Amino acid sequence: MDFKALDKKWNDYWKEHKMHSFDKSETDNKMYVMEMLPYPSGSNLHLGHWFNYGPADTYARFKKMQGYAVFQPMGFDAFGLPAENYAIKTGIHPYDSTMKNIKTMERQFDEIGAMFNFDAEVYTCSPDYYRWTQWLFLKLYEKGLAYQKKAPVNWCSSCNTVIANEQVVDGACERCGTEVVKKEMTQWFFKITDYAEELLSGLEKLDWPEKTKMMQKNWIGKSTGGEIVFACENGKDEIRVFTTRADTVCGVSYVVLAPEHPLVDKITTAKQKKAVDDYKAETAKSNEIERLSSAKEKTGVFTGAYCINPLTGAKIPVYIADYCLLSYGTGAVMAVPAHDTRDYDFAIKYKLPINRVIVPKDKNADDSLPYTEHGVLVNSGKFDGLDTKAAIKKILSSLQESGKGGFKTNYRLRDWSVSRQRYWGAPIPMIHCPHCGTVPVPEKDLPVTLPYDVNFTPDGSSPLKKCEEFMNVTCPVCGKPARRDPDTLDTFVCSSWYYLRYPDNKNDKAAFDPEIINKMLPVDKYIGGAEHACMHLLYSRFITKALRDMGYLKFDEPFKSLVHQGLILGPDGNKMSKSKGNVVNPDNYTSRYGSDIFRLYLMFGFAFTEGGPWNDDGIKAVSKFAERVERIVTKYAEKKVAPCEKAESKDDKELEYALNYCIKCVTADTEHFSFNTAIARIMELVNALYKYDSLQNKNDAFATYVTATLVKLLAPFIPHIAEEFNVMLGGKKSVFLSKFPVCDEKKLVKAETEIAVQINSKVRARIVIPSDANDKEIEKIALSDEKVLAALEGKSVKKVIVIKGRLVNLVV
RNA sequence: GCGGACGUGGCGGAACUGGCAGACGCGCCAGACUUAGGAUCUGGUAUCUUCGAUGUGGAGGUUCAAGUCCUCUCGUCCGCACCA
Repeated sequence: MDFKALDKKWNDYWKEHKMHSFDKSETDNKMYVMEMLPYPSGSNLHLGHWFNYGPADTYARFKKMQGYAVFQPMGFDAFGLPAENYAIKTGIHPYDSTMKNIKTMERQFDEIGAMFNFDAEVYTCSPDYYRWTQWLFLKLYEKGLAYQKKAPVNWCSSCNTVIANEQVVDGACERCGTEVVKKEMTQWFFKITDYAEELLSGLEKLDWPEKTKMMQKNWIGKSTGGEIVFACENGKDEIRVFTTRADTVCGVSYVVLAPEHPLVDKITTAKQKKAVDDYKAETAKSNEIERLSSAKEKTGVFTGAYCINPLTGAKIPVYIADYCLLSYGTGAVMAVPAHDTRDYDFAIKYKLPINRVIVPKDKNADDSLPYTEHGVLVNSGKFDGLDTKAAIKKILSSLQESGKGGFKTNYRLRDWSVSRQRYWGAPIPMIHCPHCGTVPVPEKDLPVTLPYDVNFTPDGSSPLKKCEEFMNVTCPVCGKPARRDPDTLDTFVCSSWYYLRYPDNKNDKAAFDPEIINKMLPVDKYIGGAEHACMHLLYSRFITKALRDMGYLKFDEPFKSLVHQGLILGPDGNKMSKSKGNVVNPDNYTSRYGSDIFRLYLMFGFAFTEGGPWNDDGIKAVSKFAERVERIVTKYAEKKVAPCEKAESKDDKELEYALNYCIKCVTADTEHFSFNTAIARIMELVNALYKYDSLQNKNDAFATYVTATLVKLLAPFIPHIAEEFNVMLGGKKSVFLSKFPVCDEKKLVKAETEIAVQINSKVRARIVIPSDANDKEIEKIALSDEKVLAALEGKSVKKVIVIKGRLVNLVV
């Protein structure tokens, strides 16, 4: 049979019979299966798309056959830099190239043969979508969760735009690899930090990969400690520091401010001014990568100013040093060289006193400096003798009483910067009025349409600024001339809420109808790459919680259960890339074997969550397997015997057992995305069926029944082929309208079981026992076995361990 | 530096709460059917000095029993990285 030819035939059938649409009356029984939506890049669907969408669709089809009303939508994350960069290179407008790519990819999605519900499709670049992205911005603004501030931001000089912290990888732009520089700019931010605690605590109840949860946890970076106030000697200013080791406060030798700290200029003495300014200039010049390198020698400069240790009253010099970061904590550190490696290095270099205040609890422990472990306080006045934990509590509460500090929790997470100085994105719906200041665009005026004719050649400022028709607007408050915000939104804003739009994608009155959304959400199974752990997956959680607090949503988390597919590497073990020339094109295989065989191979040849280097050794084998199934299906189809599920003979019963065991395993394995083992179990069933088929006394009616059941088991894995097999066997309607086989546990109970007999944990014999035998009986059978008796000769059994259904261990 | 994951035949990869290591498949070997076989079917295939011993990166440990748990160690991958 030409498997390839089946692709179109059954795709057409499914479309004609609207097999993939969702019946809205079935929300009680819904199963929202969603894959991360693709970016419409120019080329064909690549292997990564197939590996994500093929197996995920198998899961969706499996769920459909189990009786769920499956909602599996698809869309396009269509705004973004690549289209714009492509436009700059070729002159083709991003809108035109994007729409063309979308059409191509939509066609290609047909090839996968996935049950995508295209009625629910969204394009994030279409005005009827980004209108609501802008609405979301306005809502966040209303709630004080979107705000503007002038701050040092990450600037990519190649992309000519600001990027978020999450998009900076090793000091370089996540997208193009260009080194990121800090630039002081006025930008819009989303206050994701308001949700730091809930984003952290909410992780616990999520059915997500542990690794991903850990990454978010580390990214949020909660650290509990305290804030301590060091009053400046000038009597006016004060330096607040964050510390997790308040117990070491009596050992502070100096205080460090980040060079950019606003207090620096205020407190620096005339004598030190030049040195401080020089150092600041140098720091500003040095790039992020150098500065963040912990291997770098510690440097810094004395400001000439002193502050007072709130606990001891000691006079303490104030330094600036680039190892202190403005962006973390308060941008100031109390330095305790005796108990911190960095402070120690610095103190040695600048000959500052090193005051030990902690000694190890265990007298034999290594107590050399710097001693960074917890311990017992010394040289700390009334706190001497307390251990670290108790001392932190006592010292912070005592500081709290005197108003010089207190308990404080700090998060590493920073607010999400969303302004982009690029063209191809959703315009920020804000207006800057010379009289009224920053004014939101009224909701009724949405969308703020992205103009088509814009000169988007990058020059470091927002392209929209050059478009006068866009920029000039009347202020909605005072009616006088005003200017629009020229920036566009980070595309991650667009993708942070798309799952809310799918189920109600045609709504032109609202982003979504809460009544529908609260029934359809959360997403039951979300499948996509792990690279989004601290970006899309974190942003979406934040947006969901924010909308919940505004009263729109009744759930706390958007994605109840998450699975990451692994990465398929090039045959050389490297990440596929055009420059390495190791890109594998799925078309080479689909054109030869058809879509199902390719999908089946992807699922059988790789562990779904692992991926691995590409290797097509097995694809022929998988194709042969399908042909093997075809032969047996053909055979029993031609016999035209009515199927009968009654197993009579011993051989029937054996096949029946194999069938039910297979059903049980395939059900469980598919449920947790272990497709390779599920397929292995089906192969075993096929082998068992062939064996049965070769018997003299086989029962054709029973074999026909098993064959038909086999086709149902295979349906989610090879949907087009299974439809054809189903027809061959006399099926009148789509196989996906039939129920996925259910294991009959009773059929898995065998009268007899073979178990192993171990002597001193070494297998010495196998015995057959009645399945319902108790421990005593099993022991008796084991001890009467010839082989066992032979091996036991001259030894006495000291202990007998019986493990139900598995083995007996005789300890001699 | 910190955190996490992983390490199993010639290869891809199995092994549920500790319970017969190597499922399934590739490759290889043999047989059958064939004019033929790169088709199909059947059987075999961890290693070894083939009696029964050894085997899950290495070294210890816990246990009647360890791929699985603990300690140390080597290697690979990933995440974070002067986080105070």
